[in-house]
Amino acid sequence: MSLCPKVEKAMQLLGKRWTGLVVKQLLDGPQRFSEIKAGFPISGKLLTERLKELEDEGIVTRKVYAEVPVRVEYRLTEKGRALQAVIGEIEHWAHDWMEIKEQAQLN
Amino acid sequence: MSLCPKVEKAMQLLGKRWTGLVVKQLLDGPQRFSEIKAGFPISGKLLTERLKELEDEGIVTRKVYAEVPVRVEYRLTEKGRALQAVIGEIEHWAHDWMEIKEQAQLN
DNA sequence: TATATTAGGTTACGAAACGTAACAAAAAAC
DNA sequence: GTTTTTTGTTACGTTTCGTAACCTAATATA
Repeated sequence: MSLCPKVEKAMQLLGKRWTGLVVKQLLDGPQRFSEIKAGFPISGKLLTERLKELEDEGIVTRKVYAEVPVRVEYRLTEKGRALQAVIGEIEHWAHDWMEIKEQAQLN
Repeated sequence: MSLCPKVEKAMQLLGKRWTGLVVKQLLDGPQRFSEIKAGFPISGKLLTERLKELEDEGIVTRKVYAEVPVRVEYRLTEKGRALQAVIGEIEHWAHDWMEIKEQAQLN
């Protein structure tokens, strides 16, 4: 049985650096560029690129407020919010199975 | 609220090219190197690398059969099988929301 | 007029990840 | 000794990524 192209495309999208975290961050509600950026150590260049990809996929919408200085808000579409189930399962699995090495292990 | 390190690590792992597909493939049962490789267009070099990372994380085990020629079988651990829920949700979301552009669009 | 301020990018450039293709190991068959 | 087969490994060129400098636009300040 060969791999479903929809699934392959989804894997290809989520299998990109930072994409999952950007979506997870936006699940907490609409946020501006600088707020997303503050959530984890992504570079501005890559965040721009990832948001553009997510916008092209119909997962995120971009809204510009012509204030001074400009404010740009990103929010999930219905398609984007549907990813909550995926992110939720990743969090669930991580809490059950992931181990983190402490920065100062004794003995 | 800051990002849970376990979740961040999980995202970092699954947010690598091919990792999700390798796990998905192994959910169908133990498979040898060449079988996994045939499932999608990953290079041998990267498949070696990804399998080593998954082994280091305790998600996959590697078993060598000293036959001629050698046979190497990879299988998911309990931690790896627990990713079934994540992969399942990705497949679910993909079927509900992903659009695939046809190779020859009429109009 | 000129300069400063600020968010959200964009660009140039070096570093890391990736893809391709040639090669290596090992053991048995010929 | 040569061939065959699977599972890698290495060399090398391409793409992606990270860092830091720069740009834009509107307003405030000097």
